[in-house]
Amino acid sequence: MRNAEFDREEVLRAAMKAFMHKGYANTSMQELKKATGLHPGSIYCAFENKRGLLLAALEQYRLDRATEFEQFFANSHLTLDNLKSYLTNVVVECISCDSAQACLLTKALNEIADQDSEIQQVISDNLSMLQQALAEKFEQAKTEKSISADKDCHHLARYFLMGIYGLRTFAHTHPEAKVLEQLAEQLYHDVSQ
Amino acid sequence: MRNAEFDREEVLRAAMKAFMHKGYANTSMQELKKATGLHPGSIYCAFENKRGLLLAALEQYRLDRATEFEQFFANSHLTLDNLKSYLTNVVVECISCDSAQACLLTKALNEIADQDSEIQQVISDNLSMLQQALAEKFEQAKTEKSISADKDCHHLARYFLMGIYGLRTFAHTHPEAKVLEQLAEQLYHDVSQ
DNA sequence: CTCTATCTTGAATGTACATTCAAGATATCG
DNA sequence: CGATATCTTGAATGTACATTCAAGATAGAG
Repeated sequence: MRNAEFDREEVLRAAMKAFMHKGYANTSMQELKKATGLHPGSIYCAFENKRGLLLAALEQYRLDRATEFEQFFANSHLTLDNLKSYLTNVVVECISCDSAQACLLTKALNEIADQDSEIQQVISDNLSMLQQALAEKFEQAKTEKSISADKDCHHLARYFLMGIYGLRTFAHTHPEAKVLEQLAEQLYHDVSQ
Repeated sequence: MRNAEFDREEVLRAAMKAFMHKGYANTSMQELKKATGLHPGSIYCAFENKRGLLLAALEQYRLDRATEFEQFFANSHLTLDNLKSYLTNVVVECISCDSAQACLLTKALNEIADQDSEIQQVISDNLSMLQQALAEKFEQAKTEKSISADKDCHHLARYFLMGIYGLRTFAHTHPEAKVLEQLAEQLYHDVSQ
């Protein structure tokens, strides 16, 4: 007879941001309360507990990233050029040093990986979907003759993703635009032949 | 008039292992007590506090890794071949899925990066040293004519390191030998021309 | 062998945390 | 407009934690 007053997506994006900034264990419920504007009771009512909030945030992250990803290809450019734009965007995010632009998946993967197999699985599935989406784009680039026919698109996708993981980690120690752009340039080169 | 009874290096290696397994925040003093065999009082006496123990463990990690690194080149093989062996060893570590073989630096970097600038600096310095060491090996490979003279060895070192970061993250979601070996193979190829 | 400086021990401390819950508020329905 | 189901609030709870400290143990000096 009464609907929740908060916007679930907004709350989850706020939680995401908090988790990306300080990690899971280091983000207290008090901080989540401040970030989301929800009182503890409401969080527990809506998401069961802190872990449930993380799981919900991970799912929202997946949805948001999938939408963002597709937008890079919603034009008439060559798919390979769009892949390059996607990579450039990763570099821009890295340069910004804004923790809100970090990758929740790799952050959570590093922190919780070996301790919670359900979360591990959710993250792995998430990343597999991105890898699959990338493979499809490489496949399309192949049909557009941008890359040679004898390439293994799944391998290219894996290598590309590996490079993105590496870039993000590298950026933590050297957030210098020039260096990151050069690395991304080589990655793009190695993936497009 | 009395010396400490414990072996500092052993204690630090035990602490390393614990931190690599569960991260910094999630490793309680009780677990550190069990891992190191030291009672809280001794830990506080020797390292000031938990954070001091992490800093000491990071330094020991650097020393151990530097020694290990040089051993890969303490032979008469071509330097480029030794670089390949080093990379192969990273893959073996990834495949083992043993958290004790993970990289304390990237783990800590991901967890504490934006929250403790001193630790951030220590880790960045650590990784810069590895990058510098790699650059020197590429330089040597150049003098051995294994790679072409027009290559930028510092760039190669950065790219190689980026790939290693990426491999380690990738392995968290796909610890399959074949895939990781293929990725390493391509990385080696891209770095050696 | 004695003395003392230093190390070891582990229970005690206070703090910060995730979680609970009962009282209060309010939207919706009849 | 009244009834009620649902949501919101935030203080209270118990737990787990990092850290402290005083008592006990012991190595080495004289």
